[in-house]
Amino acid sequence: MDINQDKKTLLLESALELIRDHGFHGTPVSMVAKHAGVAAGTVYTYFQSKDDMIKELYTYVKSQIYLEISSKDDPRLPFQSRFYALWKNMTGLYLAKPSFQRFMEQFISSPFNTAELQQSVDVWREWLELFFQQGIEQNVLRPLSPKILAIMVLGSIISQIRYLTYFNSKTQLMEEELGLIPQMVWDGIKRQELSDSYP
Amino acid sequence: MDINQDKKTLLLESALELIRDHGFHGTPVSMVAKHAGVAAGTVYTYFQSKDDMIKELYTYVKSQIYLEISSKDDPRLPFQSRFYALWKNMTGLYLAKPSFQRFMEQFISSPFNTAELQQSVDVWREWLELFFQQGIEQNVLRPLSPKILAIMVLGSIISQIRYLTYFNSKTQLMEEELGLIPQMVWDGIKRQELSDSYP
Amino acid sequence: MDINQDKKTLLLESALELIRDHGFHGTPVSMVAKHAGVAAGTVYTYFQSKDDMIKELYTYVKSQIYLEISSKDDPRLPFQSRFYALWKNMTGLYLAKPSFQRFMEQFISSPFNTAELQQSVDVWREWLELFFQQGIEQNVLRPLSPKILAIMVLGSIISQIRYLTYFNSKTQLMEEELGLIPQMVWDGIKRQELSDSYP
Amino acid sequence: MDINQDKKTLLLESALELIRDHGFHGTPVSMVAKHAGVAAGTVYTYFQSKDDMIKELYTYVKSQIYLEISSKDDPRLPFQSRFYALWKNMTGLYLAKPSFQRFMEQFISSPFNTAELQQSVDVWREWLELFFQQGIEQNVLRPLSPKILAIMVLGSIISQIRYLTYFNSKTQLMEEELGLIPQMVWDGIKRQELSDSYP
DNA sequence: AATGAATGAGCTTTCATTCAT
DNA sequence: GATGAATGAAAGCTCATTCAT
Repeated sequence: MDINQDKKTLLLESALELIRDHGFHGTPVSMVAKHAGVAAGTVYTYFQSKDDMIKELYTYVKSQIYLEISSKDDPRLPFQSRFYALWKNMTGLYLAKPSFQRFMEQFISSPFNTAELQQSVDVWREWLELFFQQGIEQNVLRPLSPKILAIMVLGSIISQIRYLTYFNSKTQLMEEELGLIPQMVWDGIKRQELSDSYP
Repeated sequence: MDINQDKKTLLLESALELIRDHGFHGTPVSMVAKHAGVAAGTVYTYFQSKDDMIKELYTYVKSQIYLEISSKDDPRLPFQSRFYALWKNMTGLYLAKPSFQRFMEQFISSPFNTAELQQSVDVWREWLELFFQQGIEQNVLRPLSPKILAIMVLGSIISQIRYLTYFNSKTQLMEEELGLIPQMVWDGIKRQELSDSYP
Repeated sequence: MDINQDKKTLLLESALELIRDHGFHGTPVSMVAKHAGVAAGTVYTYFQSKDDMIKELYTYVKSQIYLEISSKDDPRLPFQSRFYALWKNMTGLYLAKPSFQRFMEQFISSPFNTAELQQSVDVWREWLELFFQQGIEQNVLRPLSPKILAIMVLGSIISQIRYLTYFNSKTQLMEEELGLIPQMVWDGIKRQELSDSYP
Repeated sequence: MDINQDKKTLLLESALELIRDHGFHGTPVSMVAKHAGVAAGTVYTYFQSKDDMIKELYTYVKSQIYLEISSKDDPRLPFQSRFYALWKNMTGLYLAKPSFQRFMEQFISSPFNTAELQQSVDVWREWLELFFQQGIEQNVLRPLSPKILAIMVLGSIISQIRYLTYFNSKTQLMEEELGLIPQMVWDGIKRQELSDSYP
């Protein structure tokens, strides 16, 4: 059972690495098997189909993100500190594991990602909404739906990562500017008088 | 020439619709041809290969977005009004043309999207950076790189659209909340004293 | 009629050049048309089909060879001189027009070349057999079937050409040896006591 | 390993038979597979591509010829006997395996046959050149390049086979004449006073 | 006669999946 | 459980040929 879990994880990690470089459709099952050092047929001992493997990959990556981020959060700290820590940990994780980011982006924009899936229960999303819920309850964040706050913040983190990925080489000078992004986002979501709204 | 352009556009639009529903790899060339009412071989009169068609699709969609958005911008208005108009027009365009959004998301997260492509010249990106440049020059926006501002704002718009796409049915109650998102983003990017930074 | 003939010849020559480099199946009709400066459809004004064009090419090349070689033969000379002249003119022609040789070789070894075709009437072959017939009648050649003599001699010429084509660069030293080949062939076919036959 | 070799050989033999009748381009991979009793995809387990299969076919046929002919040569016999045996064995092999001859002719006159390939190492060609080298060293053959002798002799054998293939039906009377061809060739290559050369 | 866009049959090739060993 | 050769549906693409202009 333990060994089996190890082999399954090995396959998932192999798939992740290959998908990072070649995309879903540039990554045949046989390539995943070879990279993991097993025979092609063996993949079907652990997954019902390639599609099934990709769906499990989604679950796997999300749970890895959840474990990594939630374990580093200290609820006893002031919320603003927790927010900056979340930002730092998320960007750190994605930069350390580009395969996570590449996979998630591809998955989300693929036909695998259905409305049902998005609305299904999900520990990571629940944790994240609870996180923002706490910010609201502590009167630190604007009293909006935590779901919306979560999406806005995660979206901004992805944008920053994407930027670093594509322009990294050219833009070391701007690194300090990039450090301002979480502050901008924080300024957007923190409790405050809303600016002159636009009718 | 005119007819040819029409047929090429017809093929592009057909591809866009089908890719929205089935993804790049769920959309064979034959399906695009059938949907456009031509023979499979005809596609190759207008595109060198399927990959070439997808790259042209990217150019096509970007130029459509550019035309739509830039034509609706009035530089004589105060910048904040222009910002809200941009937001409204972008979300309106993406909601009216879901195929545009689905395609762009898939393209960006696919292996088609290379670093070189991201760094190449692009009217739409240039227009967008000039837009934010003007906000900075008018002392309305924070003095950051317009590139970064553009990415943050576009990323947030995409996040909002994604949210609407997946949760729309359940969440009519939140619509007013969604209307607050551009205000949050505006609060994040407008010139102001930065909040207590986090060391 | 004259202009038409010119265009047909132009197409034939274009086809020949392209087939030399790319082979029958590497030479689409559209490529021939483009090379000749006409539209693809125009080819079908002059030929019923691509296969038909290839068959006409065979006739065309053979008649060109026939015209070239027969016009340079002087029946008043001693036969041995005529033989060496034939050899020289054939090798000269093939080296000057590699497209002729490449085409003929390909045609002969292709499914186009049927037994019927080989046995059909053919001015070039008839001229050639008459040539060797005269050698026999003049008691200079062995009294064999002129058909067989023709095939032996032509086959040897082809062999020599092939050798020059593939080993030319390396083998300038051997050129004088190559000059001995027609003498060897002459020694083989000239009237003489046959060597000790092998039972 | 043994089974795999068997199946590969089965595919090669199937391809050979079909190419004999239909030519390279009249023989789809699917036809080869069907003839061998396997699925189309299976061909790609043994060959990287159709082109690759054709190149392997060339190697295969040449090695078969080499094995057949070299095994039947007895170097202890007088050279003239060995020469006539070579002739007889070659014509016998080609007549017994017309697919060998058809394939080799097509291959040689196709774009597959490059100058590099012709100049590459090749056991069969080396054996053949050594064969003629021995004739020279035994003072039986003219002191020419063995390469040239090999080409001349092989070319003549091919010519004879071609003749038999196309005129066989009509020409039983000539069979005795055909038997004279190797004697003519022998007379051409054997050591002797060259005939009156032609300036 | 000439054009060249359109056609679609037919090809090569890939790859998810199966199953005898 | 593991293997990997075999499968065959399905894809991308080519190109001989047609036909409205």
